[in-house]
Amino acid sequence: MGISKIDKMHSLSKNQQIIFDLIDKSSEPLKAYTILFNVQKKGIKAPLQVYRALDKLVEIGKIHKIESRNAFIACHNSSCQVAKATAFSICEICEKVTEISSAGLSKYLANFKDKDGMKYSKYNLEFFGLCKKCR
Amino acid sequence: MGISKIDKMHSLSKNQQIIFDLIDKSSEPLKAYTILFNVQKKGIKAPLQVYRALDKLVEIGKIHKIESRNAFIACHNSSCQVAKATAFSICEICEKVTEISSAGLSKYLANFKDKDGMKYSKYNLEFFGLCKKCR
DNA sequence: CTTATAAATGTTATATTATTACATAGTGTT
DNA sequence: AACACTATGTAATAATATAACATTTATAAG
Repeated sequence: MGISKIDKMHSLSKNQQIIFDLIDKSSEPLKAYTILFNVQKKGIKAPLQVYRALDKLVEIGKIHKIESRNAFIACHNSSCQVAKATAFSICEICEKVTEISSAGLSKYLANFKDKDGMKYSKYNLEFFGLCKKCR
Repeated sequence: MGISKIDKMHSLSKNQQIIFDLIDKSSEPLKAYTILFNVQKKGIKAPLQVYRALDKLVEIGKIHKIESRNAFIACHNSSCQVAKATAFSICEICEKVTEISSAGLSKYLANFKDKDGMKYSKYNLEFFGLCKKCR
């Protein structure tokens, strides 16, 4: 059988895998230097090693950056493997972040045209409010 | 006559006014330290003075932060005086940023409910693509 | 298999963005 | 005047991110 092309494209290097695993098993968004602390025992010693892996993981859609928090979460939405259409809800008290997957929302935004009739290739949407627990 | 309550609420202090004026007359989003350089001749010497003014200006909706760029632009949308519903288009080549004011979009997002039926009090949306000139 | 190329890594230094802590001054209200 | 609130000034430092350069590993083509 072997590795199909599509799997290969998304196969991760050593550092990428270490950092992805950490983010993926985290219940909250992780910041770059938090990640750095947690992977130092695995031999990743410098910020740049972390940022490079993060950049790549974002590029291939395995993780997303929460821009308002400078933090990263794993993608849990099979439809955004290419990081070009992202939406999140953020609790302003406990800082819980959830990726929103709404077919209606993504369709609406992907097709949105501005006044000049211009469409966009990418978007990021962050909603803020209070999560269930904090209400 | 005098100053009405609503005007007063939005009246700016000295530093806030200096910094708002700079951002307002800029054709592009300004970063905090760019602002700092440009207001040093007016006596604002420290980063914190800039950040405090920026915080306040964002809070009262006179400016918005472009989260993906860590930069600030003046609000040109009379409907978002309280910074709680913002949408921008960002050119990935020339970095031109435009505030989007679309009644349809803001209505859609303000009324958006997630899977749990939860509504949000605030959102920020950033679209990416190529502007007219760069296409 | 070897050569060429691209992708990833390692390392040091530094740039950029933002906040903490503490002291002082102004503004509006009662 | 006394009070509360907002804004300012200043120094130090924390947190986030990139530049520059050397080396190694993976991939694909000949």
